Amino acid sequence: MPDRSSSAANRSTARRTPLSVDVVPLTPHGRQLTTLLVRAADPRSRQRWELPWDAMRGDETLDDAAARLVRAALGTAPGLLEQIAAFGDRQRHPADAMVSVAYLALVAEGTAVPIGGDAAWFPVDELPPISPRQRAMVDGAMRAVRMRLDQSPIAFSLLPQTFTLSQLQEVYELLLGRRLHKASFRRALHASWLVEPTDEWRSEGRGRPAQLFRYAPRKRRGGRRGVRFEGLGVAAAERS
Amino acid sequence: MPDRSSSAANRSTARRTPLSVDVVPLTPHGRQLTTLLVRAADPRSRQRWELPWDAMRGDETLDDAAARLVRAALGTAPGLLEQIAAFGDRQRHPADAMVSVAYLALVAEGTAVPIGGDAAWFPVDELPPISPRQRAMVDGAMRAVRMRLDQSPIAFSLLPQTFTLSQLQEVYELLLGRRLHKASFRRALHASWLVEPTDEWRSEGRGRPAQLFRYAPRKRRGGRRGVRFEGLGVAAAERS
DNA sequence: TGACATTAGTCACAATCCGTGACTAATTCG
DNA sequence: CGAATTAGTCACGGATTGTGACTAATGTCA
Repeated sequence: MPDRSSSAANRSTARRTPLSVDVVPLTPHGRQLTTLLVRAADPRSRQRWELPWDAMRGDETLDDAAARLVRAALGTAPGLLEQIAAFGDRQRHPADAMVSVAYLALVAEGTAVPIGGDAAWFPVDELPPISPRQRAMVDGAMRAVRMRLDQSPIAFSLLPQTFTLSQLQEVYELLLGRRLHKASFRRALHASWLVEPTDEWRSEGRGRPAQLFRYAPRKRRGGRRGVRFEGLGVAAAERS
Repeated sequence: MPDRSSSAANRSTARRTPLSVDVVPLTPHGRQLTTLLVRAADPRSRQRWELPWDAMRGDETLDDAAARLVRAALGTAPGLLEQIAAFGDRQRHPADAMVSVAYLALVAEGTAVPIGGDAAWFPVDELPPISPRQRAMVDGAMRAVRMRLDQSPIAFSLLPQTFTLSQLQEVYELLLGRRLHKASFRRALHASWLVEPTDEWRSEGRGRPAQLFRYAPRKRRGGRRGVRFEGLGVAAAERS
């Protein structure tokens, strides 16, 4: 979020920021995906929640600004920081910016603890009222996460260095919004050479201890497959 | 491209545009994908090529500005117009814009004919020198096209209303950069309910005439499949 | 006119992939 | 100890898919 010195001052002098950079931090929290909201820096609306945002400074790049915002809000570097899109419609935004560039920041569960009561994690489907443009950013972030799930090692950015396969499966189920079959999941995972076992085991309360794995992608051989048209077209009614 | 009245004037008065909107128009041209470049509007560098771009005007949205640019450059509406990303590093850009928002415009082959010698289609892998940021936009457009190929009906935007299945397959081969097997391609296509046959046939010179199809996605039923890890990880050396 | 080249379109087989239920293994709790 | 709980594996059958060979319809050219 904008720290007190710069952009908040700009706003209070009624200068409209032409361009803002906004971050959507995401982390799993139990069985829900949550995003970080902070109290508005503007003293006139301190009871409102908003995504961390600020104007660009000096000769910063967009990526620089996004990284700075995450550092300021979380105190730590994210597992993955990626641009989502630029939002340039007329929806309201805390900065009244003409254009806002949104970033997605993925953080492992439990790594980042917001300091004090000025920030809190909210489940993405139970957000308090925020500005329409930032609301669209959260939706866009969710869409981006789902679309890139099989192109980018997103799931591993939401987990600690080492994890159990059940944890990994839970993250996939969280992001996809549906249950997966254990045997299929593991068969596909082993075929992909994405993880390697460590020699540690974790006993998580009751039940058999689980082996810990780490993300370690290896070269995979195998011919390219044909075209998949499955993502196109109109999906029929989902069966429960 | 910026028409003479507005942005060129801005630039000649040495005002740095903070934000530009740039378009990457793509169309197949024979066996190659081509992009449209125009002569620089700036009278001091009229021999340079650039992607169509301009600053935002009045209370235009980003999408408005992109649509206006395409209309000005092609004289027609594109089959698909989609934002790629915002470019905000320090690479040089014709406008010296701090941030440039790039759009992808897909046009059916042969639809749009640039008027006069101020615009021309260039194969994307044989571009003349253009500014580094616009060069990155073209690369980004290609990546975006390939990534969204199975999420968005991109291939159909590059074809006329009706087309033969061989034409469709050629577009897929062009975008994927590899050959596909005819029987597999058609089997998958029929299973996806994306196209429907018309009662027209086209005889394209020699060989058996081909039936014409149109894009007409239908509701598809079928349970969701498991997770695919194939897009992740490091691909082994391609075999020729 | 009739072989041949060329492009469209289909078929069927084998190999692989994948959903699924049932199974074994290792631990905690009472 | 036995029930409950979680981890991990196996194997069957059906679905998917790579592939080569086939038929069909046209133009070309001797």
